[in-house]
Amino acid sequence: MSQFFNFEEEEPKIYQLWLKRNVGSLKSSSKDPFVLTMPPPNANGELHLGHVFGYVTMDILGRFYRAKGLPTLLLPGKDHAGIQTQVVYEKKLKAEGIDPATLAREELYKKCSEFCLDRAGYMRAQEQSIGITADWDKEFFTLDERLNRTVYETFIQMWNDGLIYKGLRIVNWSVFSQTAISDVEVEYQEQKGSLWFIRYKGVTISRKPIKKSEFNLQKTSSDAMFIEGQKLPIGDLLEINGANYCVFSHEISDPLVTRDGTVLVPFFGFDLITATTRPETLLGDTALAVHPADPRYKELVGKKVRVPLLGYEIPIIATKKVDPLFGTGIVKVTPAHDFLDYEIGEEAGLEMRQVIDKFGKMTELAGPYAGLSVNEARKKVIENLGEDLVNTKTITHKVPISERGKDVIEPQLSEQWWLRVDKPELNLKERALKLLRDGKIKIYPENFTDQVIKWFENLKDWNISRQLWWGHQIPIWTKGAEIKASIDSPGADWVQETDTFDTWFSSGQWPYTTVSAAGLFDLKTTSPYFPTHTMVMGRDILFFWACRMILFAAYRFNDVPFKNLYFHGLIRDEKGQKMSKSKGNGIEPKEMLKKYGADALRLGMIVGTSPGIDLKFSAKKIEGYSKFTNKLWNASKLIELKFGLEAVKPTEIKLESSKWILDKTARVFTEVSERLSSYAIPQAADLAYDFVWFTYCDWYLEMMKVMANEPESKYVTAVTFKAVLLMLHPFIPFITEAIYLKLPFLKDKETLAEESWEFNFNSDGSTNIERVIDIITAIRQVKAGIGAPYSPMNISVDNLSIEEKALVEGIARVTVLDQINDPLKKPYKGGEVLCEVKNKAVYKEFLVKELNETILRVNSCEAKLSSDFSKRADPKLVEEERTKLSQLKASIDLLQVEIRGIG
RNA sequence: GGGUGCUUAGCUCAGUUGGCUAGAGCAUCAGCCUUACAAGCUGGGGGUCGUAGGUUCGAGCCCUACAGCACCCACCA
Repeated sequence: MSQFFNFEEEEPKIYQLWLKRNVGSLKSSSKDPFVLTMPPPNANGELHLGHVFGYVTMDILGRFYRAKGLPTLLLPGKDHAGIQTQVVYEKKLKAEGIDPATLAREELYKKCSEFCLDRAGYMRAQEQSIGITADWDKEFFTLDERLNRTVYETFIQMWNDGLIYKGLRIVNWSVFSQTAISDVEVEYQEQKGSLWFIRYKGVTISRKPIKKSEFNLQKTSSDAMFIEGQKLPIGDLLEINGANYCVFSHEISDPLVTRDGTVLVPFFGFDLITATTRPETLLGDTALAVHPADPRYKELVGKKVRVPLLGYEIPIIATKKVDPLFGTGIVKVTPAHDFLDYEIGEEAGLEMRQVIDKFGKMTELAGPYAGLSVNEARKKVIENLGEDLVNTKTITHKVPISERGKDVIEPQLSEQWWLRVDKPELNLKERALKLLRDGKIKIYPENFTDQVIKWFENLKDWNISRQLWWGHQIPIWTKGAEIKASIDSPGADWVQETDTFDTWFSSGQWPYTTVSAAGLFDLKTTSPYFPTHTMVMGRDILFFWACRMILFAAYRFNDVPFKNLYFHGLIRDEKGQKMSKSKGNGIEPKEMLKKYGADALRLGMIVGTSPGIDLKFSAKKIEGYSKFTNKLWNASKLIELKFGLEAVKPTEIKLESSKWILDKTARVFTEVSERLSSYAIPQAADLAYDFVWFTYCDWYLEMMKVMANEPESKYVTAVTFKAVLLMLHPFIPFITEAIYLKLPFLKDKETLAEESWEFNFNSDGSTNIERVIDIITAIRQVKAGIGAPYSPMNISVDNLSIEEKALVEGIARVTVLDQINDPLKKPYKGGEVLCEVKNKAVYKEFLVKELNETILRVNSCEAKLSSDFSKRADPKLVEEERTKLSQLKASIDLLQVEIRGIG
């Protein structure tokens, strides 16, 4: 047999066997099923490590529950990923020399479908290569005909419930993608930019400042200043050290100002000056706004000013939405191109002056600037402002960027379809919140629950329409002024809305569209398959997806879509940075597979992670775990070598080593089960790893070598090793399966994947093996200390049974005699080992060191016992501490005698 | 501005309800190819558990404050 497991050759064969055995297929049973709808990856690329991270977690759960006898369904799928796929696909077409604009919508759609289908197949193969036991017969695509009906049905139901409306509202507009995108798809990028201070002429503030140069000003965190202890009338203008200030009231500066005293805010002059980072939007201004209590501008509310360059008049209005401490405390209001301004505009009934069109060009309303791009207009406006541009400040600010296209977002008025989330009679927000607050979903890690709740509390109406062709065309039909929601065309003259759904409108329904399309849930009566058992996803799509799924299930069933929600972290490189193609720090799963195999990859992704916490990942880590799979492979070789034949179950377990390993294995097996049940997946893997290597291989298999001729030992090795394979199988399915298949005496089923999760052994747990281990370790220390780890040595220890004697002799490579001459005494916990050492002097310094350490421990032990510890702690602990102390003292006596003896 | 997470060995991280000498992998030092495994084995070195307080017989763990890092949400006119 080969020294190494040939994963490259064997893994695909094993996966084919699982497929043949229908391991991943849902089996019927009376037990409650384990259903997990897998997050569909975007069918426009290939699997990356983030996917692997999630899928491995899901497959571990799936294999575990399947082995426990639950009908298990890991339901796979692929996402059409609306805007992202459209961007990718159009880029691909352009690269092939085809202009997407020349193709008809149907044609594009068809070609794009084929493209996705092709990618989906490729990605499916990748999922299989990492061992995912999904039920492939139930794989769906988010644009799948079998799901679409349910998606449309939901929309139509919402329409009938009055939750859908069309409205001209401000949206995040992506010029590059020519579509609106949702809030969550907007990213902010830090950029250097300018803050321009612009004067609006028309009215002038008539008050005169009082000169006060003797004040000593203290700056606060905001733009406010303090004069401590001074009482000055609010609204007074002061000139201090050459700059103008206005005395501010406390009420409106709260909570920005934290100290008592007179607060001053800078006063920027006697004309109205406002600051902006987007000066071109002044062409669309329809008001200036100030805070109603701002003493600087209170008297001006209701008056009018002229917009620079265009010269039309706009009113000065008051709204609490203005922060008086930012900039000059005056906001230019452009309702058509800014979210806050839109709100102010709606509140005050202002005109919406659209000066930027959907191509990012200035409209006719921009007068002489019409036709220019936003950037050109900005430049020209600045040039033309002349002395009305009173100041320019360089600042770093955050610019909204499209998450998919990476282009700058221009807020824009646009006709869109909206889902109302707070209709009083059917309040989706409240429904979802109630389910969450009632704890209907257990979220891992727990503290994410608050984040989800907060998101729902702040939820606003959702723009569900996109101006794309790749997606579900909204099932709204119009004929003149008539409008209807219907899946199929209501008749010849009806025209369908061209917008498509936001991709999350369909993927948000994933759990029930798929489970119902798989024939497990009729969407009306209750089903054990819905709500699903568990959902696993990366924390980055919490708001995108998890919340949307909760919203939809709340709407359709007033229930949750899943009972458990597990978030895994994101994969980062060794330095903690996001992996990306542009940075070149990404790790390709397929490279790792080729180099280390699926098992090492799986284990490396799981151990040392925590729910919701990002994972710094490196190829080195996988390499480390590939050593473990190799270790296991070699353990199987040893067992195979020592056995060959089937072991017979003995009537009674007699050997101490057998009882010991049976007991240990049973405990660990139970603990691994408990950890998996409570989603402590990394901890389960860690425990299994630790046990297998450091207990099973390092100790038990060494004992087994000594006991190999005992029939009982063969049996015990067989059952415990099978338990080892079982508990490792969810994490490293391939190699455990390969071992199972080659060791006939383990087999009860065709494959390990079909075995049941079971291992029991009842015992009182008492054995002397721990003592044997201590003795062997003590001997090894002596041997290492004298620099002769492999030379034979005579030793003597009290009270060794025949078995124990054999174990000590076999493993420590010594001869145990009843009596030896002039021994070196080495203490171990609870006793001493007599070793026949000719040249003890070499060993002396080791003994001295040990003595010193032991003295320190005795001191701390005594200190502990003489404190209140002995009175207040658990008596059992105190007793243990006393035992420890007496053992340590015995060791000290021994060591001192020995050291003196050596001289 | 609001929130969350992290800070433990040179590096990457475990450490489940407070309780044996705080662990692992990688790296490092010494020795060993001992017939399952050198991708290994044996033995060792290396840590004031971010800082400062507090609760407790006892704190890496609980509480308070602070610092640094990372991320999320909102705002940035």
